Amino acid sequence: MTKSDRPRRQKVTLQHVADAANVSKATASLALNNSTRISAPTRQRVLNAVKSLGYVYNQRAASLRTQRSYTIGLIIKDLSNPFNAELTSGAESQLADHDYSLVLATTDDDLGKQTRMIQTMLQRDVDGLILAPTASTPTSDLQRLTDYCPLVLLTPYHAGLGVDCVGMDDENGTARALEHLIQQGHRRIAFVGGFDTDLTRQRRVRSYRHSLRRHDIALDPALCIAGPVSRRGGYDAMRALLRMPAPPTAAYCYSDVIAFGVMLGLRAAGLEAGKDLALIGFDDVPEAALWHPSLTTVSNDPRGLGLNAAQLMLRRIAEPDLPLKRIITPSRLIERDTTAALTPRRCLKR
Amino acid sequence: MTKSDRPRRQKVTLQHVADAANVSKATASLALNNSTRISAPTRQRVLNAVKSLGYVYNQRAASLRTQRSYTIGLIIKDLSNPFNAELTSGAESQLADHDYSLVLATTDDDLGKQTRMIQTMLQRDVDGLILAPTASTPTSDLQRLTDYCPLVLLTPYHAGLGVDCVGMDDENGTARALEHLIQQGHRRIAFVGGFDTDLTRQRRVRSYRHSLRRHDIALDPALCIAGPVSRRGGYDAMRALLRMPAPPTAAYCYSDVIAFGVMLGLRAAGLEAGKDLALIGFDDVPEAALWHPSLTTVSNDPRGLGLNAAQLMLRRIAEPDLPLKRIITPSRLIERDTTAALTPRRCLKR
DNA sequence: CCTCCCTTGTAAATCGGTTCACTGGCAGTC
DNA sequence: GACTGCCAGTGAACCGATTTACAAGGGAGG
Repeated sequence: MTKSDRPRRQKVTLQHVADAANVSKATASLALNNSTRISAPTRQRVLNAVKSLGYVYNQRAASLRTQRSYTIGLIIKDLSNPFNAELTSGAESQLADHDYSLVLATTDDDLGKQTRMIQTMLQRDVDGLILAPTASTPTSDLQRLTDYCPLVLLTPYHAGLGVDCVGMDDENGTARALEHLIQQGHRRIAFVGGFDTDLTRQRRVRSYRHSLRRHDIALDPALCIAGPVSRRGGYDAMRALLRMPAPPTAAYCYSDVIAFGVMLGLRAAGLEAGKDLALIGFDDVPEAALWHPSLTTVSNDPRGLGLNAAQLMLRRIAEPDLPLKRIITPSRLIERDTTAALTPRRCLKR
Repeated sequence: MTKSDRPRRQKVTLQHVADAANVSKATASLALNNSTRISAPTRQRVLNAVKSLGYVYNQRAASLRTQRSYTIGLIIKDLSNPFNAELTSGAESQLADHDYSLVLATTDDDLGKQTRMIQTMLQRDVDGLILAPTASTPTSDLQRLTDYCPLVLLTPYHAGLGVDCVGMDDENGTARALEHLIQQGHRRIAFVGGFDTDLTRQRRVRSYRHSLRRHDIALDPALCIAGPVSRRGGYDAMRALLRMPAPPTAAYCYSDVIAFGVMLGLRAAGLEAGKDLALIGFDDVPEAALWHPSLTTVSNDPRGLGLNAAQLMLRRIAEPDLPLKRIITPSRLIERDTTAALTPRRCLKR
C-alpha cells in the first residue's frame, strides 16, 4: 500500500468558498470575520459553503496582509531539563489560551546555534520572541534584536537593557539557602557546580559569598567547585570534596541535578546526605521531593516563569508602548530531609 | 523608560534590497536563491545590499507561492511528562538539522482540545503533523486528516489505517517484564495504573494476561488495578493491594511514575520495593536509575521515538509516494534493584 | 418625482516573496 | 551579413487572504 492510493485533496481556498456561496471573495472574507456589513442569510450561505467544502482558513496567507502571524517563538537551551520542559509547558498553555502558536527551538547553550535559531525565528516571522540567552550572548545582539520583533528575555540580568525580562530571584533564593545552613551552625559550606562563564552562576556565587561574609565566615576558594550541570558533575565534585583535608559540612548546589550527583558521590563513599552532609539544591524538580532522602532545595516555579513570559509577550504585542517590565518570581526554600535537624558536628568527621 | 524610545524599524523587503542593488526584485530573489542565471558581480551587489540594509528573508511570504512552510506541527498530550519532553527534544533537533521549525501544542489528553489544536495547526499551514492521538480519537478523524497534510502518528496501533506510525513495542516490553517476574517464581503479579479507555493500556493488559496464561497462571481480576497515571495513582493502588487478603508478590506498572507511587505506598507501610515486592515500571525515565532502590523498568528511548517520527515525516514530505511505513522501536528490560534476586517467598508474608 | 442616506456587496489594490515567459545583447557559425 | 544560441536580467502573474473605495438598490423625506 502506498500513500498515492488516496491523493492529497486539492487545497480549498476562499475563492472556492465564495464561488460556492455565489458571492465575491471579499464578501466571503467579511462574512467569516463577522463583519456587520454582511447580512445574516448571506453569512449563512458562506458558512454552509465552508462546511461542505471542508475549507480551512489559511492564517499564513492572511498574515501577509495583516502582519500578524499569531505565532510566538521560544528559544531555550535544552528541553531535556525538566525545568525547561515545565517552563515551555507553561508558556505553551498560556499562548494556546490566546490562540497563539508556539514555535520551539533549542540552542544547547551554544551561541552559534542560538544565532541561527534567532535568524530562523525572524524568517518565520514570529510576532514575538521569548529567549533564554546563552551565557556568552553579547548585549548588543539582544539590543539589536528588539529592532526586529518584541523580545522577552528569560533571565533577570539584562534589566538595564531596554528589554522585557522574566526571571527568578535566585539571588534571594541563594541567600535563604545559606541563611538556613548558617542558622544550623554550618561554617564550611561548599558551592557546587556550573561554570564561571554562566551569568546565573556568577550571581549565585556572589550571593553565596555575600551571605558568608555577612556572618563573618572566611571564604575558602577551594570550597567553590565548578563543573558541568549534570549528575556526573555533582558526583565528581563530591568525590573531590571528600578528598580535601577539611571537607565541608554542607553544600549548596547550582541545581538539583548536581545535588543528586552529590548524593550519589556520598553514597559511593558509604555516606548519606542529611546525615553526613547538609545539602541544598536549586530548582525543586519533581524528583527532589521523591528522592531518598528528599532534597532541600530552592523552588522557583518554572511553569509560572513560562506563563509570565508568555503573558508579558502578549501584553507587549497588544500595547507596544507599555512601560518596560521586569517580572521576578520569588524563590522559596523547601526544607526537606537533606538538611533536617542536622548539626555540623555530626558531619563528615572522618 | 518605555519601549517607544526606540521604535521598531520599518520592515526591509526584497524590493528595498533590489532598489539598493539597482536590480529588479526578480533578480534579487534569484540571486539569494543561488540561481545560476545571475552573474557573480550582480549576486555580490545583492548580498551587499542585504547586509547593509539588515534584510531578513520572509519565509512566510515565500511560502505563499512555494507552498512550503518549513514548519512541522507536533501535538502531544503533556510536556510535563519527561517521556514526552524527551520525545519533543528528539523531534526538534532532527527538524532543526533540516531547517524545519517545530510548532508545538499540547492536548492534556482531551479530545476537544486536540481537535482545536489540529485545526490551528492546519490553519498555520504546517507542512506535516506529528500527532500523539488521545485515546478516544475516532479513527475516521485521523483518516480524514491525511487529506489535509502528511501525518505521522505516535502510536503503534493504527497500523492498518493508511497512516505512517512511529511507536514503541510495548507489547514485547510487557512480555519481557512478565517473563522476568515469572522466571523468578512470582505467581501473583499485579498490573497497576492507567485507565481502561487508554488503548496503550489495553494492549499492555492484553499482553500481561497472555504472558500469565502461557505459564498457566490463573488470572485474578482483582490484581489488575486501574487509576490515574501519577504518583498518587500508584500510591493509592498499592495501599489497596496491601489491604487484600492475598496481596501480590510482584507488580508491573503502567509507567515509572506510577511505580514511584507504588514505592511510596510500600514505604508508608514500612515496606520496601525489591525487598517486600518485586516491582517493574515502564518508560525508564531518568529518575528510575537514580531512585533508591533503583527501578527495574522497560526502556523505550523516547528521544529516538521523536527523532524517528521527525525523520519519517521529512522523508514522507520528500517522497509522498513512499510506501506506508511503521517504525516500532524495540523495548528493553532494564534490570535494577527492585527485582534483584528477589524470590516470592520472601515477599509480603504478613 | 427627486434627492439623500443606508444597507449590502464587490472590484481591485495590497502584503512579500517566486517563477515563467520574454528581451536585448553578444559570440559563434555558416 | 543573417541566423542561432546563450547569457544575464526583467516584467508581470501568482500564491490566498484583507481592506478600501466605491456601486447598486431600496426606503425615507421633502
